[in-house]
Amino acid sequence: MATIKDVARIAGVSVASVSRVLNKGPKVSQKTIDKVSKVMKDLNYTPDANARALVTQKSTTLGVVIPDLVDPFFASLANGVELVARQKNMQLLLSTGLVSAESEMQAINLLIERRCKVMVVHSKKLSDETLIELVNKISGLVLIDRFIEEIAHRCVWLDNLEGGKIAARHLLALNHQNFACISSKYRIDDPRLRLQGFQHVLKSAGVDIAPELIEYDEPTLQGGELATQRLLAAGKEFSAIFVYNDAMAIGAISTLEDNGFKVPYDISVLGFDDVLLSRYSRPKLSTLNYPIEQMAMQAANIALELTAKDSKPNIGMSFKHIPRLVKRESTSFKTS
Amino acid sequence: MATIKDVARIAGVSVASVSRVLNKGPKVSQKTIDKVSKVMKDLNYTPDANARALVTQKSTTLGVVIPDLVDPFFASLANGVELVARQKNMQLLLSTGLVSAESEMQAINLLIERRCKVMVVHSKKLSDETLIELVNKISGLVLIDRFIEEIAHRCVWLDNLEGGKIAARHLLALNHQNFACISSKYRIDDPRLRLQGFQHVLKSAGVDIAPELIEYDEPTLQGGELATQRLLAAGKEFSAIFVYNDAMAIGAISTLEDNGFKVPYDISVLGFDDVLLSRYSRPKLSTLNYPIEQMAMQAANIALELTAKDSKPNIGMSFKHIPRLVKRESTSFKTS
DNA sequence: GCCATAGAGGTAAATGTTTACATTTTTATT
DNA sequence: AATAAAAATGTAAACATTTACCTCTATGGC
Repeated sequence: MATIKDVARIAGVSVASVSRVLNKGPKVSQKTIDKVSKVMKDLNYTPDANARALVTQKSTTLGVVIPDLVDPFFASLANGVELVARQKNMQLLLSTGLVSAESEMQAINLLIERRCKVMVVHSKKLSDETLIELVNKISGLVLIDRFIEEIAHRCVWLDNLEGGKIAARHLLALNHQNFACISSKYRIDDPRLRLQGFQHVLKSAGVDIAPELIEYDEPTLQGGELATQRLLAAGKEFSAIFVYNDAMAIGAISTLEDNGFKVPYDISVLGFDDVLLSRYSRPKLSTLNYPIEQMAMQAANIALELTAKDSKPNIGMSFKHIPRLVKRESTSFKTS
Repeated sequence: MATIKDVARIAGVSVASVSRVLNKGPKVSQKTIDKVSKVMKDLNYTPDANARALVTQKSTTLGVVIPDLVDPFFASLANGVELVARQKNMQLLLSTGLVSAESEMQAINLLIERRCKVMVVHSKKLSDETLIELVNKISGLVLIDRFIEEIAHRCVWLDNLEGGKIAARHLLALNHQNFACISSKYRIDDPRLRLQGFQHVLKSAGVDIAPELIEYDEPTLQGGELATQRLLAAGKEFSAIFVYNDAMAIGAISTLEDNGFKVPYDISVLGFDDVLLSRYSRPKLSTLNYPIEQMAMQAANIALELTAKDSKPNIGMSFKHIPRLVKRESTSFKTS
């Protein structure tokens, strides 16, 4: 592979000159530019990004840490970061495979080894303390989908509690009185807060949910189906279900229809996330929009700003997002 | 950031020794290992991957070139590559944003600048000649979803023609006689070959499709809806539709049901790709499985092998995949 | 006790760039 | 024509590593 020295030698100039034309630096004559450009093309010269990164101590890499790419939610996240990466002429370096605190840490370390300065991290397993330490050590690290009070200005997150409240208000406004809930069996903040917000508003309205009408399962299509079967087996009446996410909601609808219930005429179903799926389901799913792509773009931009030299510390700022109700076909006014 | 020199100085050894413990090289005493390891931990030392790559002339990066990440199909592709990357302790470098031949070329160039030796490239816009040239220049480049005779041993592809044939045989076996087709309006090989294979088998069976029962549109949900509306407007009878992809197929089902047709009782609909969506739709979509994740893994492994020093040239090999029929609920026997 | 040998560790060159600084060339001013 | 200023170019150090080669020390066989 041709190096800058080869180009310099053949063009009959110094490496400095070549470097200058490469970087469109100042003080190069048009004659040199032409001469060097030609040789570069002839030799098929491509500058070595590693050497560049080494000497300039800058990185053109934007790191993303997510569990995987198959989940469309995380794919959208990555896509949001990639969008700003492209805009800034940087590249995406992806670290995935997060199953434990150790693997999350390892994913971040990989980025550090690459001297990646800007990173958007989705971590559910690392502890608050570890994350705080990390954020203080790495100036361009921004957390997404997580809120830690002490480093609030470095967190881009969704208000799940408020999401639950919005869901409850929507269903109450549709005249529903008897509710069921399907939540995720995993003990992380998201399902807990969504349910908490939901129940809080219900309680204020004088309604509450029978414990046997709250079911937990895997946050997948199957999980939704199974949870709904148990809900129906409980034998208690309900006219609306608030479901943890869209995949489970679609599973729920499937089971309900198989059992002779029409959605939304007999039972309303409300999802969460607004993934692509929800627009393709029949009936089209009413859900709460989780603007993950925009959030990812914001996170990437914040991370980028933090690493800019004249960055003002944005302490005190908050990057909370509120989910937006998307009324489609799976929820309707209770008439009977 | 602490460097290897800092570690050496503080541990009271030479940089060579530090490097040796870092790389678990030979000729280091346990005493030195312990001493150096402690200092590394104390200083929070992380080796610089750029410097390493520079001096060793090796890369631990696996490059992927795809149009975007939002499309679940490409996300699966990326995920397949990422799976083997993790297995080999390498990282994913993603280049996206392919809208033109130039941007595809640029994406590949970015990987070359990083001295990425192993790459899986999905290109639809670059010409055969350019790709052949590229493949010959970069020993670790493998093409996915594209077949070019001259470099067949570097192509991992799906037999779209055969896919169309399988679709036709399936629908014929279900006793259908009157067919409609919905294809993509984009003039690339995939839709053309699928349709060609489909028509070929039909013709052999003595059936053919009226020209007004072949519609073209955007390969999306909306495209499928619009195409189906035009199909119905044509006024000709048909009992089965072969659709270019799953998104369009789901759009087609949606329009059919809105017009009072029951799928599959009145009309069977067969999709292509077997994306996540197809399992979530109602009725569940019958489709042809495109094993993109496995194909991506194979492509990555081939690319990896090509760059191994003792690699035998695999000229003469072929990496063709045949789509597999996945019979779900949207196709059924024609009774009436 | 001598010498060959192996094991441990050090020295310094090399990797491909950028860039501060020094030097040379060109241009403008008088 | 001389000189100052500006522009163009070159020189060499620096970036963080790896590794071939060299030196030193300890060990053991005789």
